[in-house]
Amino acid sequence: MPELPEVETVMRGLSPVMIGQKIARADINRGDLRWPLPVNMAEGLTGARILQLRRRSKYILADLSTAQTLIIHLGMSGRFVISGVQIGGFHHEHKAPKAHDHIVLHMANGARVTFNDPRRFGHMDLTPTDQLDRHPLLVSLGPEPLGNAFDGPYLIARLKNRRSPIKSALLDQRIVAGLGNIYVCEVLHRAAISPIRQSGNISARRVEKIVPIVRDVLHEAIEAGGSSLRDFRQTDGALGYFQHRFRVYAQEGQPCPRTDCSGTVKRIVQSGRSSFYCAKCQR
DNA sequence: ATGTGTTCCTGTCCGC
DNA sequence: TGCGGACAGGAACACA
Repeated sequence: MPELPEVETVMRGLSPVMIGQKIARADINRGDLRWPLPVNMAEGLTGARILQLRRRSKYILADLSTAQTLIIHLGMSGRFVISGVQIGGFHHEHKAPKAHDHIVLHMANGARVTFNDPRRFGHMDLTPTDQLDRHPLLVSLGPEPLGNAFDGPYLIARLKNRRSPIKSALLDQRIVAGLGNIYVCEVLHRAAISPIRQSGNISARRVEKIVPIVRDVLHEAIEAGGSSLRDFRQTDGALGYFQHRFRVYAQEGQPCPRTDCSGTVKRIVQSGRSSFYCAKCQR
């Protein structure tokens, strides 16, 4: 489900009820997510205070007072729901447990943070904060697309001599960390680059242009609260609305939104995943 | 070393 | 209405 903008949105939603708060109790209803959760996770969370929430790529990181960090990945269908607290003047009541409520964090202030994940591609792990960078899930991640390390020269160097399609390269979390299928499609349309172009064949000039486009698309999507397709919700249940701004993603058969283009958005499959693009203006 | 295909799992939607 | 198949925001893993 979630790419960087959705994860950022979820993290921002969790922040007011979690940062500075103590976890009074953690209920693990199902420990077999993508991998088995650490057997001592409930004990590791109970009594810990959350010092800070951060995002790295599509991971939410919760630094705890116990010198450990809770690593959270939402997978495709992972979702957090907050209850028992005032949000924006509206009180969110505790609700009856729903199917796939795998983890429930009971905060000391009475708030409840529920992790629901039907497909169970999500995951959590607990690791010492000072060893976080060496964690297997994080160690190979490329730079943050909104950070300074992601710039023209970097991307040019990483795409040079690559034979994979540009679509796959931008989805590769080792090259840049946080993009997913939606935003790569959107970026390539704005950059007027075909998803099937070989990465190493694109001129440095054009590769350089990708960088600010990535930043723009991500900033716009974060500002819109992410994209709600099917089941993505913010932590208070609100929908994101960037999906209304999609130019090509899930727009198969629609006219190309570029004003000076008369093409039609089409869908192809690359590495088993849909790519949406306009074959007329994306070259 | 790189590149691609498979796999994990559940839910929804579409055509017959 | 029911049933089968395609497809879904991710990414580790196995294998050419």
